[in-house]
Amino acid sequence: MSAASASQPVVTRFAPSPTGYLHIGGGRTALFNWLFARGRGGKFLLRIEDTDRERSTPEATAAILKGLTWLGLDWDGDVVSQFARKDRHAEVAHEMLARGTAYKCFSTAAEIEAFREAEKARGVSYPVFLSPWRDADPAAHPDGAPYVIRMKAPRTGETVIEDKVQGRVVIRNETLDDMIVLRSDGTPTYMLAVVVDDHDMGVTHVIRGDDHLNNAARQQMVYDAMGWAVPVWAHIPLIHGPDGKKLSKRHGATGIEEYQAMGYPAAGMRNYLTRLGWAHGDMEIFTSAEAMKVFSLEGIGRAPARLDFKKLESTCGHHIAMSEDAALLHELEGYLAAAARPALTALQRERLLKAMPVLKERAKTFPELIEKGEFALASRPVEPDEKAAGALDTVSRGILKSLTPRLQNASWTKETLEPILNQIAAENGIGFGKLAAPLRAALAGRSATPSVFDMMLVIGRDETIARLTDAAA
RNA sequence: GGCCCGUUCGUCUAUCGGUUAGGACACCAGGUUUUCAACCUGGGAAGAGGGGUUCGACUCCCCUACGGGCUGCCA
Repeated sequence: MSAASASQPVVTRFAPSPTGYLHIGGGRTALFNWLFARGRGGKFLLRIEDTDRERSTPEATAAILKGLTWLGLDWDGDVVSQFARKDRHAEVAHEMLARGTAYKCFSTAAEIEAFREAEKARGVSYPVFLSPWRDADPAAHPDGAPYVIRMKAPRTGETVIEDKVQGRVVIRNETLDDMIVLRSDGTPTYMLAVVVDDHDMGVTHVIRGDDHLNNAARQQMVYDAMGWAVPVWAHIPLIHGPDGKKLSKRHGATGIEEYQAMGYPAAGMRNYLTRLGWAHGDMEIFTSAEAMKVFSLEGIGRAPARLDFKKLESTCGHHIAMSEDAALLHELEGYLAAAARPALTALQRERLLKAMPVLKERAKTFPELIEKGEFALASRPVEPDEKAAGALDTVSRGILKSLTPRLQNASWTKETLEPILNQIAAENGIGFGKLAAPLRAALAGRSATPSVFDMMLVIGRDETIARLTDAAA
């Protein structure tokens, strides 16, 4: 029965409509499809549902591809345009006509609207339009009049969706009307196009938002009408905003690319999104490769999940710490571009890379990493921010001044530097913390920085002495 | 309105009839400390409500409440 017999390779797809950027919910749907297929040696396909010519734009398609690429979700083969396949859709509609599982309906939109109004006036709240043409003799068809092709859906009985996430869902057929599969202008509707495309593309598992759960019943009728194998259904819950309401603009970021611009690393984003609505025991922090090994449709929850930026940040912090220095620097540069911030100079890149081991342990996002890494980015004279300036009082400046000669000939390692600084602190009758504050201010112009030794090691002796001298002046 | 889906700590979730209902994020207290981050220890925190079924329900069934989705010649 099912298209996905055990031995058959898995084929999943992500099928967004190009009417805007890649939504965070769509990103997660794509991620689940990707994880499922990749974890099983299957294929992950991408199809753009652009049959709505009014609302589809090439810019949106580009934005979606860009979003997926940033998230690190690679697809197999070429991107399929649903619109480009319209002839095949029409062909199937006519085949349904030939098989007697569909019929030409000459009712006009105005007539249908009038019917609905009349029914509502009568108190019928859910008017199911029954076309008078369903069983009409073709001889009675008006000549040359425009018509749509409607599916001849079963009037009685029920359609059962065996959903991997939602379980067994039963829909009474009498609540479903004869949906239109081909519009009067000859273009296919979504309901027909998805089924034909999924079938032709060999999709074995349809993993999508649960806003499609009801649609699945109608689509299954098309599979049945064509005698095609029904794919495995998995309707995943939508993502909600922190307030539990449907995610919308007022919740802030809804587009994937905004997350890149906010400085979240893609690996952390993937981890967080994977755990949003899916779980495998106590597994919290993991790579995508690890997730693929254990990802299953059974692990997906049935309730909508809320976005929690605190947890997103925490997860991202782990991934930044786990990343390799060079890769992290590369991704950070991508963030800089996405956030329209100035690119790094060669010197900044060099120093940042050197500082990365200590920086990545204390940052959850790229902006935070940059803030902590200001000492590596800054050039002389270092401009202290308000807090740092406060640490550079007259007394402190004097101490910094007395420090520079002692640094002149010291070997540049933490082992030698540490006793020197401790000694200076002792000589001035202050704790090391009191000395570290002005040092941080002089070296980084900030009050929150990596260890003073780490900073000195990264920028080197000459730059250290120069910055101390600047600050002491 | 009708149909469909959902409901475990504030949040993400584990549990697949028998647990002191576990973990993570967040929060609070303490510790470590060179600021920040991290880290360590401890703490508070949950089965929407009501009926059943059962020796025993978070788990199975029904009702209610609340939330969401669908109800287009949109996808």
